[in-house]
Amino acid sequence: MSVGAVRISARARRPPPSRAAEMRRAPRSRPRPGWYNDASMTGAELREAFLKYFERNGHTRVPSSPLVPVGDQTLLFTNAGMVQFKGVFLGEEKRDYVRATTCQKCVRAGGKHNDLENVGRTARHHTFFEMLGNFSFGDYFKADAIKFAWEFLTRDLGLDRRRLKATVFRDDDEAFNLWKSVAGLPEDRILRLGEEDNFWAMGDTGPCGPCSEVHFHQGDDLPCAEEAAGRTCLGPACECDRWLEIWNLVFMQFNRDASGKMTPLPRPSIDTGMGLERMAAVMQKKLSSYETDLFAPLIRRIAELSGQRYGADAERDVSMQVIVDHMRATTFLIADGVLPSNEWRGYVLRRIMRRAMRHGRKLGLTEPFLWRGVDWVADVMGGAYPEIVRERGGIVEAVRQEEEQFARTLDQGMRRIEEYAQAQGAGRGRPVDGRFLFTLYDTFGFPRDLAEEVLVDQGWRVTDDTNATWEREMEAQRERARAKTGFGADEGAADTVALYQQIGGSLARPQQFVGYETLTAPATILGRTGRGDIVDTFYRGSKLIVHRVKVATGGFRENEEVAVSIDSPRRQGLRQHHTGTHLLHAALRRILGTHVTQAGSLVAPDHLRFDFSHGTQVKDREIEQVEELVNEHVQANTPVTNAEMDLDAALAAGAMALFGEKYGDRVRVVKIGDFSTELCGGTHLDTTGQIGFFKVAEEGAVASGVRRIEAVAGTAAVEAVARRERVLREVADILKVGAEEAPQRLRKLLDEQKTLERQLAEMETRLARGRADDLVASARQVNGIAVVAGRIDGLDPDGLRAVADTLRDRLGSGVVCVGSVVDGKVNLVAAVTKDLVKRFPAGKLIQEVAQAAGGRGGGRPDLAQAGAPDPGRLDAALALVSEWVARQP
RNA sequence: GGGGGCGUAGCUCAGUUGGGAGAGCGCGGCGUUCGCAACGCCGAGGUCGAGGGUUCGACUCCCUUCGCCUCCA
Repeated sequence: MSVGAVRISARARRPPPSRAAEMRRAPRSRPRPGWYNDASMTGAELREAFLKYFERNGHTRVPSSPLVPVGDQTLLFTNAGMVQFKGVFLGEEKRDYVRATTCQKCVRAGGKHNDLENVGRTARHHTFFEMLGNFSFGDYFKADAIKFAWEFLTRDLGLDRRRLKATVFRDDDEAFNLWKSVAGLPEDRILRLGEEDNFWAMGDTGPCGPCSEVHFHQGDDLPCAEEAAGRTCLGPACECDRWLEIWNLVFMQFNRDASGKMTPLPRPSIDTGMGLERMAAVMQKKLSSYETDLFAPLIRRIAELSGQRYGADAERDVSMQVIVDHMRATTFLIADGVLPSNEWRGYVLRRIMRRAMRHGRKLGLTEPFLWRGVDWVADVMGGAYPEIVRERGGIVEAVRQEEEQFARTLDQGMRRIEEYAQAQGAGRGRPVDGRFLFTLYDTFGFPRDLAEEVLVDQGWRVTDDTNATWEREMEAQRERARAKTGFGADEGAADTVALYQQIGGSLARPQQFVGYETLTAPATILGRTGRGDIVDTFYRGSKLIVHRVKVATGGFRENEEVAVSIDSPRRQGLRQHHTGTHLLHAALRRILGTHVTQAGSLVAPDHLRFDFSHGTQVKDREIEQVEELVNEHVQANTPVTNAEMDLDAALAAGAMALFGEKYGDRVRVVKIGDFSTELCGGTHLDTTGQIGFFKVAEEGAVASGVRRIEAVAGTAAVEAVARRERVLREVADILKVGAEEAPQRLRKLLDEQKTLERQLAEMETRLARGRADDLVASARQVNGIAVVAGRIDGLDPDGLRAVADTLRDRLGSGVVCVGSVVDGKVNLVAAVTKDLVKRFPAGKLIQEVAQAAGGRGGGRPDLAQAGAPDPGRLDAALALVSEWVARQP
């Protein structure tokens, strides 16, 4: 089940527009009188008006959840207001309110509906946007949802009701009639649409239901593709800009099972969404959200920076729009802990950033510029989202790094293009090889459009063949990735979760959590998971707490009371490493910076593993500082306290919300003095002193931008250090010095070894010269060719080569072959002077000689070497040299 | 998670049928010059990322591993 298919906007699910439609520029605004009665409203005012309205109507204002839904691996980013309530809608999670209203930060990019290429080209597609929503969890239903929507639009915002139309699902007479009675809309202003547009589902199975949209009339003077094609405009159902969808009300009414059968939900719910940017445009009489106060200040500054004028050129306008949209997404994503990388969320962010940089170049911005946008965005949005102001410095740094990296990538790519053009010869009108373009993109990350631009400038052509090859390669790449991912999901884990849900679902009433300290569990339900050998595991994916037990004696049945005891040594280890994890997390943020956020965590009885976002390798010195800081807090023996409180209060107190949305309204806050405050449901020590000792064991990379630290606490830490001590002592023993002097001693030994090796090589050369003298004297003339064949035992191949070299020089013209026996093996080297290499190639000679000694060899015509296993046959083999020379023509 | 690529001197990088580890810049010395820029000559500087395997012989081929770049999901 995936929330990735969540649809608030019907438009978003339609196939992407054609190439021609993409190129269509956003319509420019001119004064549009008579849209509504009241004066304009800023984005911030609109946001507040919406939340206030629903608060007045009994809704609880819930803060936006982070853009990264940590509890949900199936979803790339939070892409709708309902994401943080998914568990509530599914009945897995309870909150102490039944009506909620939010302004949710959302990102839509990558994933199923990939409209990234559209962003910036249309008036209202954004990668980052804010979604206003009101929610009912089994409380009010269609009638009130419609009443609220209508009242807010026409009374609070003062929209002219004659400009509004509603759409409902084909069969939804109930909604149709409500729009008539509650809103007083005449029948001809209520459209019935099909499943494609007005039916919503979370996935193939699960909650689903019809929805209803409100559309706003922007004016029939706007262009319409249908009308241009001689047909009539479809109104709200049309793709054109005349009617703008401003609100989508989802009526969660049914539960669909695997067979497709829909049964009514006992307590139907409401989920609505209104795009803030879109609505702000309406309120400010603009046709494009880029002209609202949410974007205009950004546009103005990018125009200023690039020396361009917004509105002067359609393509440049697109570039500016792309840049400011992506600046917002970049700023918010990094603030929520996403860093540009080569996988998952980080990769989507990287693509967004690089697309912005690419468009920057089109505006003539060749120096890094994107980082400046962080401050611009903070100026506009910082009031509503303090995190982007708080993290400002770190965000700027991350953006700069990525910009510099991309500059390097572009430089390298440019060199490759130069080489390609050089190798292919200047290409007047020649087609570009699609494979080259693809390799450039796939392996070296060079954008295709930029590559084409450069090549076309040099006279190349991009043909259908180029495109076809590109598509073929790209499809093959996709296929490879898909094929392997099929089984990638952790099916075992999914089964376990399903089992737990089944158990949880059969609970008649919520069980009381009595704390970690009790020895008899109040369990009335026990499930068998196949392996019952793991004790005491806390399942944190929902409110459900699971005790896994090992059956010591007898057996058990449902509804039976059992005595359960805690495995205390294991429990103690878990506590030490869990509290240690909190200290480590806090220390890392203190030493490395607040950009450090948890990306994964494992607490085991004997060690802990902590993954976190951080751009570069953690230096040894930094590790030491982190260890020191953690151990300082261990020695301080600070009490570890926990308290249940409201989420708001916890966040206000500065608690780190890692999976806040899973904890609902009441959360458990674990506090270690003033040092660490985290939302956490796990088991902890009473005081930090019980950790005893904390030691980092390992630091490494998980992915670019994500580091991993493995550490140990308590007894495990002492053992780890002892093991390391043993190694050090052994090294010191071998070196026959104290441990302190070991490194110095070792360095000295290695230095000495180096000089000795050098001296040895020198000696060998000198020795070789001496032997060479003797051997020169033994030279024989074979058919007028000077031939030297000799033996110098104890020389390695390098020494032999030196001898052969010297001999060749001495002879001036001739053939040399020398051999030696060392370590019971034979080495042979043959050398031939340049004037004779044609007739007497050294490679040929050495092959024959080596063969005679039972070995093999080869080399170049002027120098060759060989080895052989049989020293007894060396002399006979050397005798072959003269013979071989005599045999050559 | 999968595919492609990279790792060689302080820096930027060459290095194919497997057979003497190189260039440019930088650094040191000497020379030309009143001096500087420039030029000439000489020189130092390398666990070829690490570990294992194949081979007479591995920077080169194979496997493992670490780090980085990149595309796809």
